[in-house]
Amino acid sequence: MARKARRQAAVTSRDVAARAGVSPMTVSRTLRTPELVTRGTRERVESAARELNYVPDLAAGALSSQRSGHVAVLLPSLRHTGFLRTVDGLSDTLRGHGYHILIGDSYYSSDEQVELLRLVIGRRPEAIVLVASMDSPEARELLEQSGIPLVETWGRSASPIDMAVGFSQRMAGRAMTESLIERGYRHIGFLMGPPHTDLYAERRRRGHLEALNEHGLDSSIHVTVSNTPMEIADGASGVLALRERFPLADALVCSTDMTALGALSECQRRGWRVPEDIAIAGYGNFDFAASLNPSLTSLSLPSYTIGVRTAELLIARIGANGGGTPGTSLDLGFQVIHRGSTHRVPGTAPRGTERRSGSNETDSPEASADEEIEG
Amino acid sequence: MARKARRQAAVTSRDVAARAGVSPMTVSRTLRTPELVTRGTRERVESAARELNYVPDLAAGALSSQRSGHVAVLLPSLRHTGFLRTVDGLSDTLRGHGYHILIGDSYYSSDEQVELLRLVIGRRPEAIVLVASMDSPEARELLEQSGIPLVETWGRSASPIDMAVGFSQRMAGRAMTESLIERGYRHIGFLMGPPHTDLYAERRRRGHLEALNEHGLDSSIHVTVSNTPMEIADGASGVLALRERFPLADALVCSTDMTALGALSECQRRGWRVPEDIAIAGYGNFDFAASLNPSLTSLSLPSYTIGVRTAELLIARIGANGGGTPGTSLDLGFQVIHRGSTHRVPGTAPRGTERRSGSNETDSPEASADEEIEG
DNA sequence: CTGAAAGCGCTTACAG
DNA sequence: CTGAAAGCGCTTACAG
Repeated sequence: MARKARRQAAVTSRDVAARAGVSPMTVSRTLRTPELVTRGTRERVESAARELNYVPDLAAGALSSQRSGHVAVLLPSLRHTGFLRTVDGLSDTLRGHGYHILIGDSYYSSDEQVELLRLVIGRRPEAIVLVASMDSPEARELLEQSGIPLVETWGRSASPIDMAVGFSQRMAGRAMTESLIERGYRHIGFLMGPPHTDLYAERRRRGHLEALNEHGLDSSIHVTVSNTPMEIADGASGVLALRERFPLADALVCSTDMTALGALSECQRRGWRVPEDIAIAGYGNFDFAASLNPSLTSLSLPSYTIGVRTAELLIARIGANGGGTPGTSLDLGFQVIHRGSTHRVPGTAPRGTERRSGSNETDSPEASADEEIEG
Repeated sequence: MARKARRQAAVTSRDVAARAGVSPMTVSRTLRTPELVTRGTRERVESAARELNYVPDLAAGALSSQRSGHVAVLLPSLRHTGFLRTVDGLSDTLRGHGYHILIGDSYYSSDEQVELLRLVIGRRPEAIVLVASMDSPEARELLEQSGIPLVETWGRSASPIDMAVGFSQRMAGRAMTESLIERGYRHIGFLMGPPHTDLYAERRRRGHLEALNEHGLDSSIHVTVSNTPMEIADGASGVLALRERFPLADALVCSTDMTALGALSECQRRGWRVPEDIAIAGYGNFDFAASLNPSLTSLSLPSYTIGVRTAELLIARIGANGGGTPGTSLDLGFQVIHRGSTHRVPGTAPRGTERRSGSNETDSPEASADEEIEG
């Protein structure tokens, strides 16, 4: 018992067949298409399978049927709440159609992208979903060559390999800053990590600058902080740097709700009033945003919906109903949600800002009384 | 092009062999044990493989070698940060030994447990890691019958099926409350969801009650809130209910940092001082705990280490070095981290509380100046 | 150092 | 309604 437990061989369809007194293929048939088998046979096979705790070898099944029955989902990190919600949406929708998903995570460098991709393609998924595209040329070539249906989500790359579902980061950055301008803010800063580590944040910042430039406002208020591990603390040091270097700043857009939280806490510690002394906005509309004090203005993303729509596209494609044609690209929009942390002009009625061109489905349509939503 | 893209057949070792002018098995050999092949052959095979973008079919390989090369990790939900850190620890450690992991998620009901398990066992993993045990008897039987090496983590069940790595929830609950008692709190409440939805919280509450009883303190201060989706808001309503029903309460232990955050924000809104009017403690030592204002006292868990130690156990077992014997059970302990939200008696030197019997490794040993750590 | 044979555990036509 | 044959794409001994 304490010795090396010699790997006990798994029960096979042959074992079940022997016990039920039939051939292995009748076992397969009973389990897959019970309606094609006599009742007596079915019962014998089923009870034999149950007694032996038979679990069919999926690899063998996939090999002979040439259908793996799964969709691979690749994401750079499991740490990102929004990405996980997309996985939920995918999984929930795909499950109902008999597919299950296999998750491949943590690709940051190009090498890791290729390595992960080989592992994933080696399992012959019926489709691949990329959460945040892969930028390595080798990875892209591998994907194209594989001929596996593919959806790139979140990042709407300039040239999607196959299909794409997401929203525009640039428009998101622009919408947030425009709505701050509408509320009367004039010296709006942007806080983010090093541009190359977060391409999405960099795109948002570009939208932010567009908005400022169009209104002829100061676009030099920018704070870059070191990076990730201590994201929240970065928000604290970020707002300190802002107040020191740009005393005129009246608002700060943070690249995530995490850094916004850090900034908010630091303001409280210092006795700076939010939003009176400085307004603060985040991104991602994390769970805690509405519960903070003051509640945090943020950008709500269609995370879950991205998963659902992606799944629908894939089902159409794999099922070959003619849908999900290559080249399809969906823009699901986003929503700016104004809360206490940017409430400069109390009593001001919500006004529409320039809307995203695409759809505007989002995940959190239920806004409480003191929230203003802009799509 | 816009029509159904007929599934293009994948490149096989045969295709590569043909191109390189060798047999398929020489292709296999070149890729797996290049040192057993002449240099010329190797080069021809390698370039043929590269040119064709050959990615070996892992299912076929696993079938014939009877080694799948992967470890399955099952977790109830991807939402739980601590669980994900365990996955990281596992993945980081296993990777170096040539194994990769396959994640199976979202089991809540017994039915889902069995369903997921069949999917997982059907892939013939070389080991299974359960993050939070499965309580369904069918699931347990399936696991036992499969003969696959197994580690149950986090929840140290009374009778582990094979191996176990985790810590005692009961001792954790006890340690937190004892250290509050030492700090002078006398009317300590406990806030959690319905007991059956979070077994771990219920175990912690038991430890909490033990501590109170041993000190002859009031153990009736208890608040149960509805549940999950709105975890943070539950903290807000929870602290309101506490103040209303138990005006004497001077401290509140929340079952997660999320509800503690909600409670903290609500106190701010109401103008109740923390910790002077009411002390608040959480659980899990989430990223934001140290950054809140006041900073949040919490319990730090060995999440990442659980993954690492589990991986080590498995490698020993699978590799058959004689380690990782069945019955092995590791207790990795935890740490109470006191911060501002429970700082009743400033200047009091940290005092040792009853320590966990087992090891006391944790993930966040670096305490800043104003934190007091108790193991 | 390289290859022909056999087989891993299933499923897919095809007979009966 | 059920089964014998062949094969999915690899790898494992075993010859040469």
